[in-house]
Amino acid sequence: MAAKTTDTSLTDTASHLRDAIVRTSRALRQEAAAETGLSPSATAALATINRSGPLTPSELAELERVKRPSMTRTLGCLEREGLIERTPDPADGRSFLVAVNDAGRERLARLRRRKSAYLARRLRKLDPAEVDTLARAAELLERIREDERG
Amino acid sequence: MAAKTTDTSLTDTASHLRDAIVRTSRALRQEAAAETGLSPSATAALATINRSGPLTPSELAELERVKRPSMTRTLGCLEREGLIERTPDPADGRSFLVAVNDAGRERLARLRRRKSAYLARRLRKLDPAEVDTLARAAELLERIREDERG
DNA sequence: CGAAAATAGTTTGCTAAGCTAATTAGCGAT
DNA sequence: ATCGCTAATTAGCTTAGCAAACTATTTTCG
Repeated sequence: MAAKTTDTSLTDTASHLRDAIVRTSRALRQEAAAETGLSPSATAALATINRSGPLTPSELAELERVKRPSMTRTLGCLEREGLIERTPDPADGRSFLVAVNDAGRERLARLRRRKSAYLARRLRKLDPAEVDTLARAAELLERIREDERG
Repeated sequence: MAAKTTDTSLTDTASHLRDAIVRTSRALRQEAAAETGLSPSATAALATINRSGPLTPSELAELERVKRPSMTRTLGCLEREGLIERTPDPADGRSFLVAVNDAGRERLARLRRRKSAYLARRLRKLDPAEVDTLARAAELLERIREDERG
C-alpha cells in the first residue's frame, strides 16, 4: 500500500484532499454557528492561545496563518465573550499578551466534551483504525502547514 | 495503536481535526485566489459536476452541501469563466442540467497537473505512508459527510 | 379542467472572516 | 531628538455562506 507514490497519484490525492477539506470546513462553519456561538476561527485561536501560552497578537496571527487585522477581529470576539485576558507586554509598550482565562478554559473543556459536536458525532460511527487515521491526518496537516513560509 | 478509542480521545481527535481543517482550508483559500483564479468552492463544484455527470443545480447544491442560492452564485462564476454548459432539463421546464464543457475539462486537468498547488507541493515532502494516510483521511471525511442528513 | 400548493431557480440583503491600505502609538538607532 | 520601523487598530473591500421573498413552472385535486 502506498508503495506507488507517482506524481500523478500525488496530485490526485491533493485534489481529493482539498475538496474534502473545503466541504468539511463548510459543514463545520454551519455547525459552529448553530451550536457553540463561537466560529471555527475563534475556536481555533482560543485553542492555540491555550496551548502556546500567553503571546502577542502578532505571534498568534503568525501561528494561525492569518494577518494581524484579522486576528484583531478574532480577539475582539473572544474578548467580548469574556474568554481571554490582555496584559501589557513588559517588553514592548505597543503590544500586550493574550491569555485564556478561567471562563475560556471552561469553554474549551466544554467544547471538547461536547459529544454532539459535528465531528465527534461522526467519529463515533467509525472503527478505531479509521479514527486513528484521521488523528494522524490532523497531525500531518498541521505539520505541513508548519513547513510553510512562502 | 488506536486500540483505545475512549470518548475522551475521540472528542480530542475531533478538536484537533477541526482545527487542522479550519487552518488548512484558510491556507487553501489564500492560495487559490493567488494561483488559479478559481475559488476552492468553485473548484470543488466543477470537480463534482465532472464526476457526477450532468445534474441540476439543486442536486449539485445537495452534493456540495450548500443551499441553492449559494450554488446559483457559484454556477454563475463557473459560467462566466466559460467552464460549464447549461442545457434545458427535458423533464422539468423550471430547471436545467449543468455539465462541464471542454474548457472545463481542460481546466480541471490543468489544476490536477499543477505541481505547485499548495497541497501537492507539501505532499511531496512526506513519505508514501503519510501520503497514504492523508488519502484515506480524505475518503473518510467524504464518507462521514455522506452519512449526514441532519 | 382549472385553481391552489409545491418546487426550481434567482434576487436581495445580511453576516462572517479573510485581505490591503492607512492611522496611531511606541521603540530604537544615528 | 528625530526619523524610520514595527505593533495594533481602523476603514473599506471581497468572497462565500445564509434566509426570505419573488418568478415561473409543475403537480395535485376538487
